Amino acid sequence: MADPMYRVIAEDLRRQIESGKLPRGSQLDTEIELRDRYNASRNTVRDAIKSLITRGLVETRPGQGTFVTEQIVPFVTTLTGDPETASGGEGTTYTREVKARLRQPQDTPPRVEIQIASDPVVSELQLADGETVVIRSQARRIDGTPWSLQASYYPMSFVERGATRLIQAGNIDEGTVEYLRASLGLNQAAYRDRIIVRAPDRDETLFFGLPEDGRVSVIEIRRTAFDDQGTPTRVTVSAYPADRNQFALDIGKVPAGIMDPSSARTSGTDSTTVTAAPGESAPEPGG
Amino acid sequence: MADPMYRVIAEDLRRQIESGKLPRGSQLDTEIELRDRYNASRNTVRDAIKSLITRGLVETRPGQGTFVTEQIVPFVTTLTGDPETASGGEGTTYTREVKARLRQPQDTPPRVEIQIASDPVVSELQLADGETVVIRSQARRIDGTPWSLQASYYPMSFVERGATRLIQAGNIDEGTVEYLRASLGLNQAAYRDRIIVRAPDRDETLFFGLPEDGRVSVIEIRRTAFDDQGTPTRVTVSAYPADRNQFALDIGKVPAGIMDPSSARTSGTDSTTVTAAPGESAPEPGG
DNA sequence: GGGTATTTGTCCGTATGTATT
DNA sequence: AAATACATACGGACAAATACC
Repeated sequence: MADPMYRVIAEDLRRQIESGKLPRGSQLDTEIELRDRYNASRNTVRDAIKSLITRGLVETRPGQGTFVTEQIVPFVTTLTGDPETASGGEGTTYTREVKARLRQPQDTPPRVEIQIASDPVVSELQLADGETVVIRSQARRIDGTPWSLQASYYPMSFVERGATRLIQAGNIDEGTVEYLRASLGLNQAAYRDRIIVRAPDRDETLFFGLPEDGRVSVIEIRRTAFDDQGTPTRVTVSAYPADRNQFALDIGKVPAGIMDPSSARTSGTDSTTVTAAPGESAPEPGG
Repeated sequence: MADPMYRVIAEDLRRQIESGKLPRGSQLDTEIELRDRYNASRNTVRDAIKSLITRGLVETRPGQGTFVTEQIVPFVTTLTGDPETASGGEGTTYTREVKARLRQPQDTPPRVEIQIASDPVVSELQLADGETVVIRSQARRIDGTPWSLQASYYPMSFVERGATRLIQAGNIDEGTVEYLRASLGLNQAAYRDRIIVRAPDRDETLFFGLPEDGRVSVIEIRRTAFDDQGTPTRVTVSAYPADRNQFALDIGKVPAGIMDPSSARTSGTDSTTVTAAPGESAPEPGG
């Protein structure tokens, strides 16, 4: 009897879901019915449901009911090829890969903003105080599902030195990495990724359709790219909802055939591997 | 007026915390006092506090009160050096690095279990049905703070072929990667990491001291190591609480001097960089 | 060690708002 | 417009953990 009631209820429902008694996509009893069934109060039932939401097992839809989440096939983003690929900067691979999995990538054309470099995000660009940055942001979906929000920061000096297309809204078809090489002779020689898990902000909650109370985390990947002089050229911040994304990392010669059977817990990744950089790639004009 | 009351309260408290009006480590007013201050009910105040917990801003201690979380200095684990390091398999670097930051690593000596390979985790080891695996698990702390839980899976055949120390509980001082090379001639030539964010299970909640309702996620890193034949030799699963861990990834020649000023959001990482593999390394006999 | 006050955790019942059908 | 179902909010009660005397 040590366990509180809401957890007992949550465990019972979890077992029913995992045993298949409550199939994916099916509707749970209403909170009122569950209250009667478990002889608990509606609030207690709701606490149980909240914990199931946290675990990604159910979702609630106001006015409709509570539903077992559809089998989520997480998108797996591979953060590495090898350094070659990174410096080769072939950002478009991601779009190709997504399509190869019979999934339809859709990206909003980048929005462009110009800001004074005060944001601590861009301190990594090593700009002097008061310098300006170009911010190119876009939202990505796969098969209509919101997948990531991304913003890339470039020094405004790039534009002044000739990379004028950076401040044009819309896609740069060959990819910004390639464009910066062609226009400024900048080679992306290396990058550093930082992986952080945090609660979503309001924009993210809205775009990804996450629960309001921040229960589902987002994974933030912050990529700082360097040219062959070791000078930082770009910071890209991407946010991915944790309930439908995974990441992979290959070091050394990893055998290719491994079709990741993947995690028990996350329920059988079908593995939409995306060999892409979160660096701003060159998405084809989104669907 | 669109915002619900609990979020208004949460926002107000958040501002007070981030402005420094409520310093790190300080105690908030009790729920009763907050209820009076905001003219709300205690439950509504509690909802606000829950959302602050999710964002890592406060923690509650039963019988004591609600406290602004101490500045968390996230541990930053670097998932790569280059392939060389990986195959060199110098797992002990992690302990050295932690110490270099004036932090005290403490690891429990590995516990050893032997199981039938049914767990889907080990399907990646490509074992036949019914084969057995050796599981070596340990818990890690830094400066007394629970840092990670780790379990490594090896085929039992390694033991039969001569790597008998695998089934001895306790540390393998030179590291298991080195030990397997010395005893079996196995070179760790590559590995693949899988990064997954999920809610903690009961054990993790307990060990890491996370809130009971799974509000704070754990980051699971699942490393499959391969020898130079491309055969999987090990699967290591590590769980890190997301509120005090970050990960880094260096691809190409990343300039060394960059002392990651890091994220605005996560509040000034002092960056305890750990160049270690989550692969079972050779921790010195824990404190 | 024991007892008491304080504070958070769990649970209840109810009322009203809002989204969906 | 009406019914249904989840979301928010209230107020009260008792349990459990902690601190202090």
